[in-house]
Parts: sequence; C-alpha cells; structure tokens
Amino acid sequence: MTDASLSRAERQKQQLRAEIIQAAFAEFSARGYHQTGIADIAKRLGIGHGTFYRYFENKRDILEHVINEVSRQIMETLAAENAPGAAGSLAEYREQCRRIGNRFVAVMAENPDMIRMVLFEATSVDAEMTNRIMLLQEFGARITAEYLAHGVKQGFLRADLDAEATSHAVIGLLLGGALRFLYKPDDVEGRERLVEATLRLLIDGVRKDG
Amino acid sequence: MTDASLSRAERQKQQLRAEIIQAAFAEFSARGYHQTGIADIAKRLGIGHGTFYRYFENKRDILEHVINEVSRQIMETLAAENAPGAAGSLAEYREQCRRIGNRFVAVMAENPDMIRMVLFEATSVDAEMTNRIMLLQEFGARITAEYLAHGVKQGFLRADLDAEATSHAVIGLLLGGALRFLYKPDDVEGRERLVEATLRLLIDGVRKDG
Amino acid sequence: MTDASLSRAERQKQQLRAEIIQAAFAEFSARGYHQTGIADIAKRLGIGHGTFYRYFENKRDILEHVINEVSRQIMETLAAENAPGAAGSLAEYREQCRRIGNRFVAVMAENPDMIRMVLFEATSVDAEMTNRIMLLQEFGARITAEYLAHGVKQGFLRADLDAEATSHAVIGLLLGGALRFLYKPDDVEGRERLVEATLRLLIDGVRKDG
Amino acid sequence: MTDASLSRAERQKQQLRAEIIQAAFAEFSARGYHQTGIADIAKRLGIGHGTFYRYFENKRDILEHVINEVSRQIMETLAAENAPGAAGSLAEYREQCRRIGNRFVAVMAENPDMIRMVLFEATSVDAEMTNRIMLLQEFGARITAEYLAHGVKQGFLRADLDAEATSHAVIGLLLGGALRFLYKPDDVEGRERLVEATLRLLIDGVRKDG
DNA sequence: TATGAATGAGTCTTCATTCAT
DNA sequence: GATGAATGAAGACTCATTCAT
Repeated sequence: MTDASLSRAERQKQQLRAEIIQAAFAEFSARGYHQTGIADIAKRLGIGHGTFYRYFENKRDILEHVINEVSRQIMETLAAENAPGAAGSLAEYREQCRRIGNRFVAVMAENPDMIRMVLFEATSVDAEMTNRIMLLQEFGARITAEYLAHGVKQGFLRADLDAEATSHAVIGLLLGGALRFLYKPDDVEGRERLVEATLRLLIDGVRKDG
Repeated sequence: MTDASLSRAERQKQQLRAEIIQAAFAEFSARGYHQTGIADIAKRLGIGHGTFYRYFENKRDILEHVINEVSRQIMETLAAENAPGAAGSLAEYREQCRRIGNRFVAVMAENPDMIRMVLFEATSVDAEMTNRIMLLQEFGARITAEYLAHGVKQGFLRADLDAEATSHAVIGLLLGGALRFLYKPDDVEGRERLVEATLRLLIDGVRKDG
Repeated sequence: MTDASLSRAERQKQQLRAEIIQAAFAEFSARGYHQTGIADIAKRLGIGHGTFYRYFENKRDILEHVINEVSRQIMETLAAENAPGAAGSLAEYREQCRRIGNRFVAVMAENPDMIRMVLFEATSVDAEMTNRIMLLQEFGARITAEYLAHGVKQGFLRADLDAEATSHAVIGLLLGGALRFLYKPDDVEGRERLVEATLRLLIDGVRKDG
Repeated sequence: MTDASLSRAERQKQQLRAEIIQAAFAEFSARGYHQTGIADIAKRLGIGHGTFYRYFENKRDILEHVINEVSRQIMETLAAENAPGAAGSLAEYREQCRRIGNRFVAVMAENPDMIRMVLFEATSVDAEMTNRIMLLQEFGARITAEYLAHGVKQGFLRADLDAEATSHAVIGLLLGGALRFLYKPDDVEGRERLVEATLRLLIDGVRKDG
C-alpha cells in the first residue's frame, strides 16, 4: 500500500491517513459510531479536528474506510493460506477447518471489536452500509461454498450436500462464535469448547456417510 | 394484557401506548434508531409529539419497550408449543426441529425487521442495551441446550455432545438464517433450501452414530 | 371576604380558590415561580390541573393573586393597630416602633417565604409585576413618612428631618432585616440583636437633639 | 486580566468572552434571566448561538459569570479607596461615609441594572445562586462592621454600638437606596435627598453622645 | 363541574462541517 | 498544510393551555 517511490511528505500523509483510520476504529468500537464525534477521533491522535477533513470527506467517509479495513482483515483471515482445493481427505479437511477456525479465533481474540464494528456499528448507519456488511457475509459464504463443493467433488462430503445453502449456515456458525467473544471476552475455556463443538457439528453435519 | 375491567378511557390509553410502540418499531426498523426522531414516530400516528412524552419517558425508553416486545415475540417463538422433553426418537426430534425452524421462519418472514431491530439497531445504542440483546441470545442458547441435553439422555444424540457449547453454535445457525431474510427478503426458494441445509447440518451434526 | 349570603356551592368555590392561592404560594416559595408548574400546584391540592383554569386565567394570574394576598398581609402588618398619630413623645414613639418591629418580625418568622415571594420571585416575571412590588415599597414608605412627619410636628423628631426621603431609608432597614430571615432563619439571637440595633439606629437617627 | 503576553488569537478570545458576559448581563437585565434565550444573547452580538457554547457551558454558567462580574464591581465599590481605619474623627467619618455613598450612588446611577441582576434575577434561579447573593450581602456587612468597630474604638461612635448587628441594618439602607434607582431611575433630586437622609440617619444613629 | 389527555410553541444543547489565519 | 473558531441545522424535551368527555 505504501510505495517506496513516494516522497517523504507523501508517505507521512499516508501514515497519518492510516492512523486516523485506526483511531476512528478504536473510537467507534469503544463508544459507538453515533456516540463518537470527529473531535474525539482527532483528540485521540492529538491533531486538530479540522485536519481530519483534509484526509476524509466526512464522518460517513471515515466509517467506510474503517469498514473497508476491517473487511479486508476478515477476508484475509478466511481466505488466506488455505486454498479451497487443498484438502484431499476428510481428515485433511477437518484439519483445514480447524486451522481456519483457530485463525479466526485468534484474530477475533486479538481484536474482538472487529465484530462489533461490522455487526453492530456499521449496520446502524444506513442501508448502503448495511448492504456492504451483507456482501461481506456473502463473500464469506461464497468462499465457504467453494470449500464444501470441493469436498463433495472429492467424495469426502456427502453427495447431496447443498453447498451454497449450507455455506450460509456455516457463516451463521462463525457469527454465533464471534458474538460469544463480545459477550464473554475472557471465557477462554468456553471459547475452546465452542470451537470444538462447532467443528464437530460442522464436520459431522456435512461429511459423507454421516 | 388488556383487561376487560378497565374503563373505556383506560383501554384507549393502553391502545395508544401499544400503537406508539408499533410505530416506533416501524420507524426504527425503516430508518434506524439514530435516524428516527420522536417527531417521526408521532407523525406516523398523527399525534402531537408532546403526546409521545405522556406515554414514554424519552427516546431510550421507547426503544426499551420496543425491544421488550420483540424479545417477547422471539422468545415465544422459540419456546412455545415444543417442550424440550417432547421428542422420544431421532425422527421425532427431527420433526420437532423442523417445526421450530418453520415457525421461526414464518415469524421472520412476516416481520423481518425484528431481527434488524435486535441485531442492528438495539446494539448501536449503549452497552446496557447491547447486553440485553446478548442475554436474549443466552436465553435462546439455554433453551436449545435443554433440547440437546434431552436428546443425549434419550440416547438419540451422541453421548459426547457438549450440549451447552453446541447450543451457542445452534444459535449462530439461527442468526445466520435470520440475516438472510434481511438481505434477500424475497428469495423464498433460497430460504427453503437454507432451512433444509441447516436442519440437515444440525441433525447430522449431533445425532448418535453420526 | 366570604359572605354568608352565598350559596353552599359558591362558598365551596371560594374555599377552593383560596386553597389554590395557598398552594401556589407554597410551591412558588419552595421551588420558585419559574420552576413551578401548574401541575405541581394542582397535585399539592389533589385536584386535576385542568380545574386550575376554572379558577384562574393562567399562571401569571395566580401569581398576581398570590402577590395580592401577600401584599395585603404585609400592609396589614405595617399599618394595623398603630395609627401614625398615636405617639405623643419620643418614649411613646420608641415603643410604637418596637411594637411594629416586633410584629413585623413575628410575621416574617412565621412565614419567611413571604419576603422571598415578593422580593425574589415576583420580581423575576415581568416589568408590571416588578412595578407592583415597587409600589408596595412605596406604600410602606408613605406610611412611614406619616409616622415621621407626625413626630416632627409633635416636636420629638428633629425639625429638619426629611420625612419622605428618610421613609425610604427606613424601608431599607426593614428589607435588610427581612433578608436576614431568609439567610439565617434559625438565628434567633442574631435576629433580636438586629431588631435592637435597627431600632436604636432609627430612633437615634431621627430624634430631636440627636 | 488581559495579558500582554497572550497571542492575538488568545486576546480575541478573551475579548469575545468578555463581550458575551456583557451581552448576557444586558439581556438578563432587560428581559430577565428566564425570559432570555441563549439565542437572544448571541443575536445581540451578531454571533451564532453555537458560538456561545464554545465559551460557556450552559445558560446557568453564563449567569454565574455575570454574577461574578457584578459581584466584583460591587465589592470593589464598597471596599476600594477607603480603608476602614482611615477616619480619625466623626467629621472624617462622616466624610468617608459620604464618599462611599457617593461612589455607590455613582456606580448604581451608571448601571442600575446591577442591582436588578443580583437582587431580582439571580435570586430566582436556584438555591445555590440565591445563596451566593446572600454571601455578597454578608461580605458587605462584614466590611461595614469593620468601619463601625473602628469608629467605636476611636471613640467617635457610641461605645455600646453592636457593630455586627448594625452592619446588617446599614446594608439594608444601601439596599433600600439601590431599589429607588430601579423604581425612579431619573429622579436625581429625590436620590440626592435620599443620600442625605440616609447619611444623616446613619451618622446620628451611631455617633457617640447621640 | 372536574378532569386529564392532547397539543405544539419554545428552548437548550450538540456536533458535523466550513474557512480564515 | 494544519488549526480551531464559528456556524446553524437538527433534535430531545418541557409545560402552559385547551377542550372533549
């Protein structure tokens, strides 16, 4: 994202831009989008709040960028490292799911506010923003569907599995898990049990000869 | 809720009170809590906005009542008719799940804004309100856990099932399904496929000898 | 004020009217005119606040009647019993002043809110009402001037006394004393010392051969 | 109060702050505290009413500052120039009283609304503010008591003078005089007669061998 | 006649956004 | 480019007053 060919001033600008997004994320998460003023974001960075408007159009604009950033991280989490076609057997598939699950858990544990941001704050602004969140879900579902379809083709998931419909159910599983982070952020044991239960439910629910 | 022993005036008051809650629900769902003014609610009913304050303390208060009403409906939907201990076999259990699922779908289909209200709007107001929503989830999970524990005891769900942890996963399934109603309110076919896929995932994921 | 020839209903009406004035006085004194609502007055009497408007035009109107009542009491206190021409010597004059002073103190001690009402509340409403309070002062000054003029004529007050101007100064003495009741309602000893000091200042300040 | 070391912007800010206090004083005096809106104050200065809130917390806050300013001026008037211990004889004492009296008259004549502000408006807001006004009186009384006590010690005021109690009576004299300014702002002759009569009453009322 | 439900004018206050310095 | 002073639209809430029952 940062380019070595940029001038020093240009890089500083990019840097501040990123910091504003970070600060906005922090404030929006902590107090909520509607309860946060532009001045709060600026104050957190120690800059004048007029400066904010040199980097972003308006309050809605910064939310957009915050959500973009969070979306990017979530999508990376779900998509990275594990190609849908990597698993060749149910055991490998189970391992792949566990890896993704653990990665998802790790990211959420590190920053539980990400889920609050996309599910609670972004969805209270306007239809367009809510729609973006829905598309994010859709994206997750599509990735998931590919995994499932691959498993069916490979023969270790049951042949009559409705990959597309099931993928939405799987996204629900992820959502349910994520919400537990918000309600009980410190319940590490409960979280691990939830991961296990979810994986078991998922694998047993989709595998062949289940 | 309405009492035949109440005077005519008293009944009219109860009636208007209920209508204000209805109107507030409609406005909050349509434009969002933060984008809705008390005047909007009053205008929808054709009453003066001062009248609103004869029935509710303030904006936060009406939200509370709206959420109470929605919560009540959701809890009724999940809890009514089907006792956790009613199923005696996997087949009966499957039927029970399908009945609950269909009922849930029917309620959501009739009023998809209920989920928007609890998941999107209520969660953007303050910590206390968000917590209430979390408790609603918790309630759903507890009911679900009873169903699961019963199945384990009866022997048609696998003995090593972690009923409590799994119940949270099941709530996620419900949530995921509900969100589809918001994104694609008119996709009846997709909805039916999702119900089927979710039931299949759930049953196969928990049943014995899975 | 109440007339035996009035019908029973009429007398009840007069009675309630008087009670409303009493209640308004109590509320205005306790919370202040601007902080008191018509509903507060009605609630104190246990009547509907619509009823209020059957007895008084509006909020301003009830204040007018409260002030009239208080004015009447104050004027009675100052004027009653002691005719300006009653004193024939300095000693008698001193006794007369002491009697009036004690009477004034007794009335204020019984109801210190009277002074608050006329000096603090009534004067914060509008020019017309403030003017009425000023006229009340004027009335007090005129009575006082008569006492003083009489003393000059009788020869026990100094011949060059400016009765009219001095009368305003004397009203100031009364005011100053009255304010002490509000600030230190329970300082009985201080009050008695103030009465003594005021009388001494007054008598020595106006007597002949001073 | 203004500091030469302040930046230009800082000085302008101080300036506007002072102007807002001035404007608030003018509006509160003219229409009354309760009848004055923040918008009225802003309009008088030709500034947006949002600007007001950059300088003062709320309506109550500006009143506090107005009263502080008026209090300061009144206390300066009463306390400045004339040390309580300056007079060495009754003649000097009389001159001192006349100087203070004239100064007081001059200040009141220039701005008769000061007395309206402290006595009428401030006392109609809440108990705390009323108490501040009482303390202002108390302050005046204490200064006065020092003058009186000094006179007693010097021997030109009578030995049995109750300086403290009498001081409250003297404050009453000042109050009574001040109220005349409000009722008859243009009666210069009456005012001079009142000053004379008050001084005479005061001096004769406290001097030795009276 | 008494009531209190309904009303909306009026006011405070916040905060996103602009722009002169 | 950065700043923060200024702005006013917007919105929550109160309460005196009216009037149907």
